[in-house]
Amino acid sequence: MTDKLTGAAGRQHVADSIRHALRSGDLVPGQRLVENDLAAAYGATRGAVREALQDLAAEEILEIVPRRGARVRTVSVEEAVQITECRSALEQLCAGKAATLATDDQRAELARIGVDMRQAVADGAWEAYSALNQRLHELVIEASGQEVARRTLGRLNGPMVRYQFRLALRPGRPARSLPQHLAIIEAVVGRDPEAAGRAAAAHLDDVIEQLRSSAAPSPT
Amino acid sequence: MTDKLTGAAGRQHVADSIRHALRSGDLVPGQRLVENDLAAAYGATRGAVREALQDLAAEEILEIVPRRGARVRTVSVEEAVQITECRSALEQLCAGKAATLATDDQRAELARIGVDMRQAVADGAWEAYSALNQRLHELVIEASGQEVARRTLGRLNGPMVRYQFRLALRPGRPARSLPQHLAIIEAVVGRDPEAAGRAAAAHLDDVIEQLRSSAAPSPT
DNA sequence: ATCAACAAGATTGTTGACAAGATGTTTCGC
DNA sequence: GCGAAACATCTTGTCAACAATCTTGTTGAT
Repeated sequence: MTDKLTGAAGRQHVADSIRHALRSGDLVPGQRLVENDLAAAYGATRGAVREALQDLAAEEILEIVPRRGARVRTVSVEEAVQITECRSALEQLCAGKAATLATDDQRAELARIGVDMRQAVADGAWEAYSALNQRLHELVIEASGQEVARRTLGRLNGPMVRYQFRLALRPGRPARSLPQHLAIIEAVVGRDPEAAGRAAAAHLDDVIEQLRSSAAPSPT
Repeated sequence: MTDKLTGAAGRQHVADSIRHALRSGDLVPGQRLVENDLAAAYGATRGAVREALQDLAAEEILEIVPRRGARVRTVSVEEAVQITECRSALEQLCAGKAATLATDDQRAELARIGVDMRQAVADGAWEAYSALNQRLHELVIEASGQEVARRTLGRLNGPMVRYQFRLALRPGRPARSLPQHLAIIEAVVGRDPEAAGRAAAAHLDDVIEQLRSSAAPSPT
């Protein structure tokens, strides 16, 4: 076995491991995280675990209450809606800028993603569609050159993993979001900032609607 | 002398003290922060100082490089522009929601702020105008009920203190921003979400223009 | 059976000392 | 005098033990 991870390395490792555990459902909201257990599980020192927990709390993924440890934060539907409203505002900005600033390579990749998305929906390849979806959003943000927005959106997405999961596997969801995604691509590739912003906003407004109609946040 | 501050209390105190020192110019960008000095200066333990530095680094106010300590981060004009673009997107959202959701009390306070602002500009009372400006933005965000946007905007403002300072005392700036502020107030009080969003965006677009025309970020 | 008080164990918070690395200074060869 | 190596000093990072607090389980009285 390798030595115990310490400092920056351990900190990063533990934080990533917890994020991953969250995504894969190994950790559920409300669950308590004990420093010693995490240290043993991930082969890090308690100090490293402590710093990692602070980082995750700053991202609002965890909630740490003094003397009582860290818990996985639960995100209400209302908060998920607010997060998505903010994402909408920022992605609208990015889409508009991307329409003006994207390089030819980026426009080409966007077009390719559009083609692949159509195919994925036709084939019922849900995981592939989800990956393309994520890449699309990333690419639009990257093409906008808005580094601050990129970081901010990254922060906002942290606590949302749970909902992304729930929404993605709603029946008929891909068929519904496909035209919205294609509209974003078309506007950005076609150098129409106004339309790009509108398309991005329309897409996320639809996500908000879906969130609102999803009754309870968690059946567990 | 009281005892050394430790844990959450010291952490908060040190972070606030550093923020204040930044605003008042006691700390300049690029300046190195030594943990022991801070601990002595603010009467806290080194542990508390350490945690405070982590917090400020998470807010992107400081930059901490391993084994070499923490420095005050310098914000380029380009980054300041990007931050303001993000603020624009989010405040647009908040202004629109505030126009619909503000309580009568909040609308009354907004109207009062408008009156006071006119007066302050007429009197040349710059500090008063600056305080009203800040209160106006706070109030719009509060009235929108968008807690996530509120936190996010707070984060974005962190690294901007320096530029707010530089912009506020440009000659003729208040006279220029006054009508923009009044337009926001009028739209929110008059329950016109569209106009409120447009007014907020227009105001911040003007701030961006001012930022761009402000040549070098720092004469030091 | 219910509840309060208490004790035992578990968990987080804090401290002080030391290790590791960076920075600045002196000294030495040329 | 100039540059480079050796040295001294300062600063941050790490750790292990201890202290403070919370949680859980038990007991005993009503």
